[in-house]
Amino acid sequence: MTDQTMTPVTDYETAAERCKAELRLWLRLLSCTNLIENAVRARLRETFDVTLPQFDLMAALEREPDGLTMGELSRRLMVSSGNVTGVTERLVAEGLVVREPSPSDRRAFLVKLTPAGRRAFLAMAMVHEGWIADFFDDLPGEDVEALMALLAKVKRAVHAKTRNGKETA
Amino acid sequence: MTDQTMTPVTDYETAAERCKAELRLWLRLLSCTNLIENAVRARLRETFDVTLPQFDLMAALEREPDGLTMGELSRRLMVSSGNVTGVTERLVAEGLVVREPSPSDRRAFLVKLTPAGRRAFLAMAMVHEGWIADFFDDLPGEDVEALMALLAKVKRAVHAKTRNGKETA
DNA sequence: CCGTGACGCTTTAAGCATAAAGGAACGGCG
DNA sequence: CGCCGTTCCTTTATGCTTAAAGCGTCACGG
Repeated sequence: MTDQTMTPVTDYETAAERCKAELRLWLRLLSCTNLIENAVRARLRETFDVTLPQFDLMAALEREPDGLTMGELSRRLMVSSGNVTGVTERLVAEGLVVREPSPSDRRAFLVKLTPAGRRAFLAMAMVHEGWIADFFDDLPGEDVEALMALLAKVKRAVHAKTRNGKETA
Repeated sequence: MTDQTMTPVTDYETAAERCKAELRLWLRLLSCTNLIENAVRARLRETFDVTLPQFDLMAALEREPDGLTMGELSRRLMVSSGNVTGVTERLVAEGLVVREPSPSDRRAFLVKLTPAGRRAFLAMAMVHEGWIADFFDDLPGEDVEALMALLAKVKRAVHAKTRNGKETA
């Protein structure tokens, strides 16, 4: 980075400091997320007797009236495909989603919200949105924007790193 | 809050917009965290054959040579106490931690790293720190600082909200 | 046609996570 | 001392999560 020398590490102290700062940033990011996630999980259970993964799956479906395949759900929710199988199973048992064979691919299934599922989700989503808004309400609007922008950078950087980590494509 | 009028909501449109913006912020925060967390989890497994919760528990112990009680671990890791029982059990089986009765409270246990556990953790922590640093390396130092400050605000706000949500203390 | 490899999904085993119930010990109060 | 509420921890039942193995299907190249 410095154009004076090619020495790989010229300033141990600041490099080490930056390393620690990045670690602290990660821990803080994690603790913020866990704090909110745990609160949301508890409230969803208390208020609607639904789990967070089930809510997330329904949220993914709500924007896709044509349904989503198990694999697509797995990618969007960032969980394994074996996981989607189980969560979907329970939602089918509750009558909130249906799983019908894909017309174009006999391997795949299309998962869709049932009318009851959609109705239930919309009611939950409205309250859920209020919870989230409440959490961030003390934050000035400019901070919200700043966080959005910074997190977009983080997301892009991490995406690049994890892609490179596995395959150089 | 406004001293002019007591009207609860005066500007529906901007309020709704802000609500949506806050929801998007939460989803982005969640996806950033999941992205990093999943990558770290996979690398810990591949490289050291250890799970993330086990790593986290050891990390909490490393800074406390005198050991921590199960309850204190539960609070610091933000997981249920029943959970700590299981994770600790597995670490004891691996010989990485010990669980000895507390001298001052016969109900409590003190969990400590064994020398082997401490050695193993320090080796992992060094590599782990490198991973995290790598994820954030493309981010300018000022962005790291900005994120730290903003997330501190978020953490404090959410803490206040969740405390108030359960008990007005 | 028929392989062959990739993809979509499920199943399994193991571990993580919670809530709720219960046992054991603590601390106070009468 | 005996009681009572609290705290610390474990246990149970249920559900989430992953990695890995396996089955069926697809698409392509012989």
